[in-house]
Amino acid sequence: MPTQGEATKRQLLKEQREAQILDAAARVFARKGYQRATTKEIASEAGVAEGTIYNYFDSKRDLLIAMASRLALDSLHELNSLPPREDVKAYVLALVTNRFDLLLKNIDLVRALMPEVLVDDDLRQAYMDEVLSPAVSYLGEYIDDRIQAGGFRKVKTDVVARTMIGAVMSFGFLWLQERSEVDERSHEELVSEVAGLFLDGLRVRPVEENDRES
Amino acid sequence: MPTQGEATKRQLLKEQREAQILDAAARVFARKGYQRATTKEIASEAGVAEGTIYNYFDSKRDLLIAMASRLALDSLHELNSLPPREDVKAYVLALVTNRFDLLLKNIDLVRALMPEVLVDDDLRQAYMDEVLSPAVSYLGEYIDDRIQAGGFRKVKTDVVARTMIGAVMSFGFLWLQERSEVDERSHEELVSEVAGLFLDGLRVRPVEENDRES
Amino acid sequence: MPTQGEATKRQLLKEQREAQILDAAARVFARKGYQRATTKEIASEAGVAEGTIYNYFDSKRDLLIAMASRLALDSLHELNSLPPREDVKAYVLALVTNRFDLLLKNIDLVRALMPEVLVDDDLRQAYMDEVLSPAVSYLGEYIDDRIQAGGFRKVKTDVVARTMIGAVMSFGFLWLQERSEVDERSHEELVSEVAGLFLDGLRVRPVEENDRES
Amino acid sequence: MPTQGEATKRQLLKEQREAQILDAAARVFARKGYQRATTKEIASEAGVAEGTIYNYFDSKRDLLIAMASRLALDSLHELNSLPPREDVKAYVLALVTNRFDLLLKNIDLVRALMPEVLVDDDLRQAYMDEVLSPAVSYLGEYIDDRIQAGGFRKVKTDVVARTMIGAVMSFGFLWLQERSEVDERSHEELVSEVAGLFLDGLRVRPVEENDRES
DNA sequence: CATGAATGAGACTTCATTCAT
DNA sequence: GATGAATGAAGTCTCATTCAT
Repeated sequence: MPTQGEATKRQLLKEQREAQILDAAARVFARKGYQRATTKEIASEAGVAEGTIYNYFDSKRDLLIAMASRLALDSLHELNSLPPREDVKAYVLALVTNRFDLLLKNIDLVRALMPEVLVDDDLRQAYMDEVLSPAVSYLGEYIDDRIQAGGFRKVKTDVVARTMIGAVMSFGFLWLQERSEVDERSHEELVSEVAGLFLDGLRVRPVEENDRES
Repeated sequence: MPTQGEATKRQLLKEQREAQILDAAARVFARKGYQRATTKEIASEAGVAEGTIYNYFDSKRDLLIAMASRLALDSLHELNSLPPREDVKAYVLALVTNRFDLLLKNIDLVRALMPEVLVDDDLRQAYMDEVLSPAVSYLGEYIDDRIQAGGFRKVKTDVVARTMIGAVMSFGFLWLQERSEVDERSHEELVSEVAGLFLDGLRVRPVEENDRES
Repeated sequence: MPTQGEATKRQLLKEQREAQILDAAARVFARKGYQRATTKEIASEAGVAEGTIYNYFDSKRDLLIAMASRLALDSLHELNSLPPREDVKAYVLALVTNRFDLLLKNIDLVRALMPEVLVDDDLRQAYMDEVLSPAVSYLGEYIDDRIQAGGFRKVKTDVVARTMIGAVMSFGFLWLQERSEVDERSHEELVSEVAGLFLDGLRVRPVEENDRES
Repeated sequence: MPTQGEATKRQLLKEQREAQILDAAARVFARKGYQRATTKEIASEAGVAEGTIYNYFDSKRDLLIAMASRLALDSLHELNSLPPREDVKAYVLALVTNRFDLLLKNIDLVRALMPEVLVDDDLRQAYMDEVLSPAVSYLGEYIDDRIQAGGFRKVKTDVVARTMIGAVMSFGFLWLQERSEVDERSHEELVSEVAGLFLDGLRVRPVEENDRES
């Protein structure tokens, strides 16, 4: 009869194993894409036998689902670490930085998930519901806030939120090729430039402010 | 011995067949994704035998490459149909509309290509070189133009160009799910809203224009 | 464009191939049982590649289904070749012989099917509906006939029909072990003995005929 | 050092465990068939860990062998509970009832064993030697007895014995499908009908009794 | 040129058995 | 003795590509 301590230890080992396999899968998926990745390679990368994978996950596909959940959790977690919203400029900068960091930190996961998200209906729905929508909502609420406080123009909140997030994400796409290209300096510059675009747009002094907003 | 006329006719037939197969492949890839699409289904969709595909293309993969070229050509062709650049607001509006239209018109192609572009190095390189970079260059040049003409703030041209294109493209991602959701009215609103964001940003009258641009 | 003759030839080839694969499968199933038989071995026995099997059958299981249909057809076909029913003794002899022959001729098929029929609900249903029930009906009708003609006692037709068929089939079970044991002489003796049992039973002169049939 | 009492208790526990596992295996085999049954499911059904099975049995196959022995024992045991042989009619009725009851009582075991018996040489040999042959011998001896006492016609004892047993067993096959169908009344009717067939055959008064038995 | 049957490598998954705890 | 995680061989099935007709 196992003592409670032993049970806990065993539970811990199981969780470690699960993470070990999931990490390996993420790396292999990132290298090869989901379809081209083989369970054999994942097993070898994780240092376990092929059959062991199936003691922790129901199928190859299940590995992908588990990854999406991980990303969703991390995305929310990161949003909650943002600074207070008083200083608009600082806040938008932090926001952009935040999303860039999330992207960079999870670039392997993203690389693994994106292709399948594009092709698989269930997975896309899950991604939209659990990752994209919460982020759009969060950003949308902030923009609304600022509009009512008089700091932002009366834009269509949801469209703008989506545009901003999309803009940031599209850099992830760029980084898929050569991450090395993105060094520290350019990364900060990038963030400030993108934040600047969102805050002030391209135009010098939009004189006829009132002619917009039908 | 075939006359020149016959040779031309034969050439024409060949091109028709090629297009017929490529169209079928695009539809199947869009439905199933590249990996899950089978040559059997493509053949059936094209109304030819499986072997016939291999008289026109070297491999399944070759079909994908041919599609990327098609998209590249169309992308450039569309850019060339833009109106003159005098009116900044109208022009940016046209630009955004232009990219949106390209995306919508080729949504099947995009859906087929994106996943593989994310995973396949050669294909990604081709896509970047032939589709993305030309578009970024084109937009970058225009922004440079306007900066020198004093209409735009001194932004980092390439970063901003890429951000704008990425923002537009990310809507394609959204449309992968339910295109029906995007009706005419909202589509125009969308374009104007996105164009507005790029031109004027979020902030109400950035009074201290000179405090930016470190 | 294939001529009609070519189309027919091709069709013929396809049917030959199908039979070739099915025969091979029957032999392997008979040797190993369905579960232990591998598609690899079936392919090798049929002299084709493993994949070829799947050009003709949807699954390994489909091979079994096809076999059951074959047996059903053959069973009916054999019943139709029975002699006229006038001479009761000759007829029952022919009947028993007929079923024995069917069994012997298809002993491989039976050996392949029986185990799965015992275990698989769908297959069992199919076997009952298409092989057993028709045979029971056929025999039952004959017995009814004879009862009304006054030649047979008033037995419960269905029970007796099933008992007779079961008795015959159970010899198949015996033959699964060593068919060699069953030589010509003993086979004929067997048939006449079994037929005799069914016709006259074990008892010497059942004097009190009327005390049965409650 | 364990005392003798402890050793006995230990022995008892061991046998209980063994039976517990064997019962579970019988149930699972009956549900799924031997091949499709998994040791995991057997363990779960028995309420032990998978590895524990291997402390009591050498292999999954060993479970099956143990079951065959059980059935053999039960078969003999049942035969020994038959009434005295004076009244022929009553005795044959009892005999048929006896075999039917054995079959019904062990229907799960039979369902588990039959498929494998058909396919596995060793198991079939064991089944024939330990279950079938003893029953055939027993019945054969009785028939011989009656023939010499003048009550039965001079039939070929072994053939008839086998036919009778086979006829009864074939009903087991029928019951594999829906046991519910077989209620008490029909069961008794069945027994009497089958016994009647064996005793008196189909024919009304076989007048020319002496023309048989060449 | 068109056809489509044949190929066979390789994918995912299952599961009886072992063994360290 | 009991446990159950790990193993890895083996199985079924898919599908891009070839080639004889």
